[in-house]
Amino acid sequence: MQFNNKQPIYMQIIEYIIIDIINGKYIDNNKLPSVREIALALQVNPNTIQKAYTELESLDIIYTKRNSGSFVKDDNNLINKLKKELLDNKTKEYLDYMEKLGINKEEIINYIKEM
Amino acid sequence: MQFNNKQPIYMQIIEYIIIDIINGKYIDNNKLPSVREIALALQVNPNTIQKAYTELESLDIIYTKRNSGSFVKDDNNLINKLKKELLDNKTKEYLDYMEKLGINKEEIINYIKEM
Amino acid sequence: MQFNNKQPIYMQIIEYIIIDIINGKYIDNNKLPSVREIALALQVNPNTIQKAYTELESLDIIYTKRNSGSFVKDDNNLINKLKKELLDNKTKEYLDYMEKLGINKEEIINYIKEM
Amino acid sequence: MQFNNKQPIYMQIIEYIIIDIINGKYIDNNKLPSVREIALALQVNPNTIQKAYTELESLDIIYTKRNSGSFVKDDNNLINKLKKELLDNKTKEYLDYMEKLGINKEEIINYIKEM
DNA sequence: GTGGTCTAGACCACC
DNA sequence: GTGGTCTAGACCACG
Repeated sequence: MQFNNKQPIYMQIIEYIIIDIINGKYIDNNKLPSVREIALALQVNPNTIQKAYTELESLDIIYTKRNSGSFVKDDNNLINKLKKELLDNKTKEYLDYMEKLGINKEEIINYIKEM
Repeated sequence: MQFNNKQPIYMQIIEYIIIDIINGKYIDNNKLPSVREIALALQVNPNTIQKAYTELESLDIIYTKRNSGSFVKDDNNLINKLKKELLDNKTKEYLDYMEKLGINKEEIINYIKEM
Repeated sequence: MQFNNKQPIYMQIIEYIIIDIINGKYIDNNKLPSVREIALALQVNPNTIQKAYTELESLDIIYTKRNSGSFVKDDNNLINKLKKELLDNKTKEYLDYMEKLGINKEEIINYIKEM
Repeated sequence: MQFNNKQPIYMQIIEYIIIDIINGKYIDNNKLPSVREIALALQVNPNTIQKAYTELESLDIIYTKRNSGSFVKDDNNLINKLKKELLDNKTKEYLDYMEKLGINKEEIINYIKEM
């Protein structure tokens, strides 16, 4: 995985994990890789992963069972909720920006179609 | 103006000025406010504004005349160029993200239409 | 039973058992459930229950007869002692905290009455 | 300041700061000591303070101005809100525990009066 | 082996 | 000088 410098690594990892969750990567038993495992895989310090996990826990997306690992919340709608939330936020953000540029919805749609 | 903590203030100011340029705010004589003026208005350290101006200069968007202030470049296509560039970048970024979420172009367009 | 993450599970189990003792749950023949039994009931690793029992033993609250199980100590005053101890500790802790908040005894009493 | 081993240091620092806020210690300009300053004063690693500050920020009690320090939220009722919240929580927790011990409100009030 | 905490020390952008 | 991030490495309780 490549990290950019514009965002802290732990933030990029958070996004990365959320997208994995949405794409059903941990759907088996909901278990996420251990802190150390993922740290090794991504070649970052375990503390950085820890921070990402802690953040994901406070976002109510995963939970941690003491000494047995971290798990995706067992909420059937979680994936849909996350997806909807991201879709909403990112689209809103995008449209707001376009509005500031004085570009209206029709123009945007045409532009997207052409891409 | 509200600044968020996730991006350096000077970057946020650059965006803010570019948008003002696109929206024709400085179209009269192309003159931008002085560093002090804008620093006072935005309640920001003058150094921060200075940095934004310097950056804008190196982006070839404004230029500075000694003892008389800073001006938007007198380039007829500048506004269009800037607009196109932002439109391109933001749209690409947005579509890339949607793709990662597994949302295709059709769905996006429908979603935008409905908003 | 729900466990929180802020305290070791075995500590939570100790409290849980002590409260059961105080409430006379094991008053018949003083016999506690077997380690396996309780482990199954609480969905916890037997080692964890074992640790709780060991701790309770060293607190002189229960004792273990080889090959026949664990029993609450046959001390008439035990329940009262335990109750008194918990009452004292918890109350002291509570009042100390309130003092730090600048809330005096009168205010506390009024507040409790109103609840 | 003395730390106990039953709770992480950063948690104890959080409590400590909240109590200081309630007691009006930072009432002048709302400014908290810098991370390094407090780390030196309490003889702990700056990262530990950082963690406490980050947590307090996500609890919406303080906010951070980039490169100029951390401040108590400028909310007139904050102190009262915090005080009320702690009073409520701690009292509820205390009474719940007493109930589990089979001690009723009257008994508690008498006990508190006598202390 | 697991997560949680802490230290020490470093570097950075920012103001 | 400020907060923010990251690394490296360590120790711990827990299960």
